[in-house]
Amino acid sequence: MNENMQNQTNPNVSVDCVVFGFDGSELKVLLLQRDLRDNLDLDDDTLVLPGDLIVDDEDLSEAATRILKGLTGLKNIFLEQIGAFGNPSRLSKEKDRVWLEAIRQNPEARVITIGYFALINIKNYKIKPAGFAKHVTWSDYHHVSDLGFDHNEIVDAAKQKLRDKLYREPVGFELLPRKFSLHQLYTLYSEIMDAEIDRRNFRRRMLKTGFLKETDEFQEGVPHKPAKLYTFVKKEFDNVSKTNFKFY
Amino acid sequence: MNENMQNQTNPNVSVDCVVFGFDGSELKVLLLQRDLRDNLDLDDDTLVLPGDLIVDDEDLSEAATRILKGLTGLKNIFLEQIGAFGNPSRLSKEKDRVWLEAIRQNPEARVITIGYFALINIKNYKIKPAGFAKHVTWSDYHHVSDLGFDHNEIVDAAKQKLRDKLYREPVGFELLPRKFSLHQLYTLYSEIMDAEIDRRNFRRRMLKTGFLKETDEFQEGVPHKPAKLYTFVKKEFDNVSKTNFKFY
DNA sequence: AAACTTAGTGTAAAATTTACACTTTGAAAA
DNA sequence: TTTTCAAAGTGTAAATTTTACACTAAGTTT
Repeated sequence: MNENMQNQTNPNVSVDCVVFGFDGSELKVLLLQRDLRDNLDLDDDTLVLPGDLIVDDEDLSEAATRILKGLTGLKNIFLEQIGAFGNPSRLSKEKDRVWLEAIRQNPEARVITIGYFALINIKNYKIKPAGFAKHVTWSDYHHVSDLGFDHNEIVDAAKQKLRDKLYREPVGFELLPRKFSLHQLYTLYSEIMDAEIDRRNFRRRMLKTGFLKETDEFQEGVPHKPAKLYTFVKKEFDNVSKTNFKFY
Repeated sequence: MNENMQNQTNPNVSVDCVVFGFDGSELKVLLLQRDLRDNLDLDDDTLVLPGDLIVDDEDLSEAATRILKGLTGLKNIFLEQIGAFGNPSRLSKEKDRVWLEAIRQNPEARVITIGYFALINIKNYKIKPAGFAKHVTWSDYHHVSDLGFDHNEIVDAAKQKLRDKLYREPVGFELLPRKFSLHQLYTLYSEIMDAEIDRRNFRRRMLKTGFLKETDEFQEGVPHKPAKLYTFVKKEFDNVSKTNFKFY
């Protein structure tokens, strides 16, 4: 250690993950209720994003992976950075301060957090709350409640990022089951974009991309005409102008 | 202070700025040569991005503004976050370690840096090296040399961000003088996009956006037919579908 | 006077985007 | 068993956007 180090002023750096999940018809955001094993008397029902401090010598994306797995059991999922959030007033809520003190972080030192977002198909994964996660809940994409810290800001940035990404890359498939109907894809896109999309034009456009491959199966157990199922076929965009390509 | 604080493991957090400048015909990146007033014997000609540690209780964007001003004198300029960079092996170069030790940071603690990018018209600003900036130089956009730390990675991310941004927003004007010719705009876009753009189509497209207003002036002192000068007129996109709008 | 550099201009073909409505299928409800 | 309901599936024409493309004009330099 260098005796001149000035670490006493170094900030706490954490990672927070916005996990978007799709259950086949609705888009959700994964939230957890923080729990303090040593402080059972601390009554705090604030919902927050899964997140924690980073530890030495791990890459930021590794930290995100580790923390998400530690709190929810999720692993091997699509993760991408949103950006850094460092509003010094992010601890404006009393409960947030209390919580940080309770878990023995220095509540005086600022916290800078790196936001990540993840995409999963809810039915493919089993959530197992662990660590300080008391409960884990899927919250409606369009109506995320008041979260602790500055997590609402992070969720908003994640939504924007997701929309931007969806617009340029076939990333929506991360959220779908391996076999999915065009209706599910349509619902997903509509929800993410929060816009009305012409159903026929959407269908044509998607089929034209070449990312969809017909299966010979049909959706089962639905109260209406069964829909043809498709799978996503990864292929390169090589032949397409990258700057002009619009995936949706 | 909380006695349980675990700050000894907290990382150093810095901000690094990628300043893109345009001089009317060429696009550049601002680099500086680090200088150690107390260590004149330390011979280090490595070029780096302007950047420094953040201090308590400043917003990340404030930190970027402060640091950029402190090293280059630049102020009141367009700044936007790129993201966080936290590769633990970013101190793989010996000179980088030496330098960090010399300025009394703990070289054992990792450094996480938040990248920002800025856009300026070179001729509108006077650069005044200060702080540990020995020299400040404008380097060619297409040929940025080997930089210290992980700064090449940050520059690459900044370029990508700039391209993405240019594609969606009329941000190119930050780089131009108040009055500029369509040729300058064209040159700028070509350089940023690193692509050949059809000159006539470009001209039409730009004029159609409504962001350009004719002046009655013409470019002076040029060895050819003088070009009409335009100014940038900010206006809302209200009437335009935001998701579909392509600025370029 | 010739050569050079950039300014400025229009059109036609191709591709993409948009708007739009009815029939089919199967399950659920009456 | 009939009706109702929800979603599946399907095509075209008009409008818009994108693309490809070449010559003349103006002013400076050689």
